[in-house]
Amino acid sequence: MNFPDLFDAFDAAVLPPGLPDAVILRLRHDTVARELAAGEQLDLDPARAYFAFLGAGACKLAAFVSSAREQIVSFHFTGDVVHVPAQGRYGFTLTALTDAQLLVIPAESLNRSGPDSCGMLRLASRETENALARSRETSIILGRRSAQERVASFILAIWDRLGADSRGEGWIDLPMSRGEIADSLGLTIETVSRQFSELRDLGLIETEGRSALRVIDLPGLSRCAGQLPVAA
Amino acid sequence: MNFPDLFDAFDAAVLPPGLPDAVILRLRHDTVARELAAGEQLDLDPARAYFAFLGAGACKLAAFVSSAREQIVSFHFTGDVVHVPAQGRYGFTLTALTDAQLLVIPAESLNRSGPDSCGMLRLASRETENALARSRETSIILGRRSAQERVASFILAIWDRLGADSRGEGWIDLPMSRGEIADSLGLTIETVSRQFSELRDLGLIETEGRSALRVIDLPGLSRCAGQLPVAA
DNA sequence: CAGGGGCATTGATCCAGATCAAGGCAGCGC
DNA sequence: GCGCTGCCTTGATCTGGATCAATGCCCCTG
Repeated sequence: MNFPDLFDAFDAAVLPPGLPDAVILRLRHDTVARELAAGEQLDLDPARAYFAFLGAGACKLAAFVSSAREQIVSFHFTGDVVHVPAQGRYGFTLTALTDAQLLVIPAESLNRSGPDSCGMLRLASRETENALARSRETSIILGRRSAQERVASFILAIWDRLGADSRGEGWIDLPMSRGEIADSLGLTIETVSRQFSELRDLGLIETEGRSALRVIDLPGLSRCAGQLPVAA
Repeated sequence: MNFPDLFDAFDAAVLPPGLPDAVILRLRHDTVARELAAGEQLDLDPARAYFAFLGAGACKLAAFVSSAREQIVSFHFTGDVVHVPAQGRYGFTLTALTDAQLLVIPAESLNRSGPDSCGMLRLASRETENALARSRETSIILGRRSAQERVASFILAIWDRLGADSRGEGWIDLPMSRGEIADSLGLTIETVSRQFSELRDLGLIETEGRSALRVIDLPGLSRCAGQLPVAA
C-alpha cells in the first residue's frame, strides 16, 4: 500500500467526517508513511508524542524498564490507532511483530488549536481515552490476577480481536512469541507455556505449531479468566 | 469553600486562559460541587465519564475487581484533575481519603464540539494524556517490580507530590492506610508493612505513628526503587 | 484516664510462580 | 532432506510474597 491509499484508509476509518479540506491537507502534510519488517522498530523523536495508524500488520508498544526485560504495554493490529508517548521516566518503542505499514502523525498536529480542527482534537482525545481504558485494564490484570487468569484473559482478548478475520475454521495465528506474551502479562516464558498446556489439557483451547490457536470453550475460558460472565 | 470559590480556583489553576465568557458560563452551569467526608464515595452515573477537580483533600480512584479486594488505580491530591471513566468491563469509584471538596464535570461538557470550545477539548485531551502516562507507569511497576521496589517507588512518588507542602521539618502525612497502599501496588498489607520496616532499618526513611513519614536518604531510596538515577 | 476497636507490626508456614536445566520440535539454509 | 538454530515445552528445585496467626499500639470514646 502506498501513502495515498494508506491515508485514504485512515481518513475513512478514523477521521471524523466533515473536516474542512484545508485541515485534512495540513494533516496529510504532517503525516509520514512507514513500512516495517517483522521485528523492526519504529524510529521516532523521543521528545515528541505520536499517534500511529496501523494500516496493516501487528505491532507492540513496549517500555524499556531495565536492560533485563521490557514491559509490553499493548499489542495492536490492523486498523488500530496507537498512542506513542514522549519519553518520560521510561522510553517507549513501537516494534513490528509482522511486516507492517503505518502512518505516523505527530501528536502536535492533532492538537494544534484552531477553530476548524476541533474534530481532530476530539479524535486525539478519544484515542487517548481508549488507550487509557486499555492501560487501566492492564493494571488491574497485573495487580490482582493469577497466572492462569492472566493467560486466559490474554487469549480472550486476542481471540476477540483477531477471531473475526480468522482463516476458515476459527483458527487464529498469534503474531507474538511466548516471550512477548510473558512480557505483556508480567510472567515468565515458562509460566505462559505451562498455562497454555494446562488450558489445552482442560479442553478449552487447541494449539497447533507455535502460533496457531483455536478457542473451543469460550464460556469456560471466560470462567478461567476470573471474570463475572460479562455482567451488563 | 463554596462553589464560586472552588470554580475560581479551578479556572485559575486548570482552565486555559482566553476562553470566551459564554463557554465558561456553560461549563460553570454543567459543573457541580461536592463535599465528601473521609471514606465517603462519590456517587456518579456509571454510564458517563467525568473529570473531577480536587479543590482540597485527597482521594483514590479504584476499580472493583471481585468482591475480594479492589485495585486502586491512582491517588490524587489537592489541585489534581482526575479522570473517572464510565463503566466498561470494570466499574470505577472515586472515594475520599480525607475530607475533600471537588468539582464534578461531565466529560461530555468538555468534549462538546464547537468552534469556541477548542481550548476545553485541548484541556480534556491533556488531562487524559496525563492519566494515561500515570497508568502506564503503574503497569510497569505492577508487571516487573519486586515488593521493595514497589514500596520504594510509592514513597518516592508521594514524597515528590506531598513533600512540598509538608509541615515544617520535612514530614508528610500519608492520607491512605497500609491496606490502600497494598491495593495500589498489588501487594498485601503485611508485605507493605514489612517493606516499610525494612526501609526504616536501612536508614532510608523514618516513620512516626501510623501516617507520619520522612525520607532521609533520597538517593538511596531511588536506588531501592530500581530506577536508573533519573537519566535525562 | 481507662477501655476498646481497628489498624499495623511481627513471626511461622505455605505455595504460586521464578529460576535452573534438559530435551523436543518447527522452520530455515544449505 | 539433513542438520542447525532458536523457540517452545516439560521437569526439578527454590524463593518471594501470600496466608495464617498472634500481639502491639494508636486513637477515639466515654
